[in-house]
Amino acid sequence: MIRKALDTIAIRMGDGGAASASTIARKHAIFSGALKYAAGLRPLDVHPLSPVSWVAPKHDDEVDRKAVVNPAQARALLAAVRDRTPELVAFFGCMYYAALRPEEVLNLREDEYERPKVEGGWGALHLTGSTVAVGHGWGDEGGRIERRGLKHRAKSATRPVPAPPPLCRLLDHHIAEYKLALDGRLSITRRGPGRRYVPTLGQPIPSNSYGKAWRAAREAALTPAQVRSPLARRPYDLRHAAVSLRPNAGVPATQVAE
DNA sequence: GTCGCCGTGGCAACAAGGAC
DNA sequence: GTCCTTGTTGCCACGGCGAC
Repeated sequence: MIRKALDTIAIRMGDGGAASASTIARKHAIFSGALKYAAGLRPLDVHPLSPVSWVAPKHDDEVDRKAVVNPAQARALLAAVRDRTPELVAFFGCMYYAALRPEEVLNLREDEYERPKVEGGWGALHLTGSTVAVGHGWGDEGGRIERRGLKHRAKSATRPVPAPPPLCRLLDHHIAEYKLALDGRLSITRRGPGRRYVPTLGQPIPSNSYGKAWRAAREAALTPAQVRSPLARRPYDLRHAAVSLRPNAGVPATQVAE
């Protein structure tokens, strides 16, 4: 039965095809954890997986180089976003210019943005947490959103991130142009029925909303061959581009990691 | 002390259907 | 038309542990 279960987690539920190595590994971990919990409660005498030989499939952890945009391509994509969904250009700009994760951009507040000391200079973002969509009933106060600390950091930890001049210009324009959430968050839904501005307490932009805007920008800014390629297929690839650009420009790897 | 493997925890993306 | 909700799949990163 255990072997049948292990075989089952190796296939996709949708089409019966082979699941990716990472998915198999993750499901195996969940399965193992559930059985360990059952063994701890004593319905099971031993952990049923322990006597079964199983080799995790190999998977690589490398970013696909073909997904990484160069600076000119990144600028073209941001310009395409600005033309279609101008309220989202600062959102994507934070990912490219400051290498933020989407959930960090969704949590970014105006008071966490340190403006440049001089005109055209560098500013800084002082990140304090992330905003994650966890599903209705599982979020804060029974909502669908949960506010968490920064990934892989203590709940109260903060992370300073340099904000280059192009990003500061995007943020300055965004703050001047759009209403913010009541707590000062910058990235909230702005389009209700009939494209009217909908004042809200500041619901974060759903992933499929900014995903749709990103696909439209790719169609506009890239060639048909590039659109079919992995190049900047996901917004998160902007973060890969940001982190790749810095070592190429001579910034030490340890500083980039920090 | 270093390195690689592995388990683990968590996030990102996307499609589809429904609500407004 | 836009956003919300849910389910599924893939990606990211850290830490423990053993081999060397």
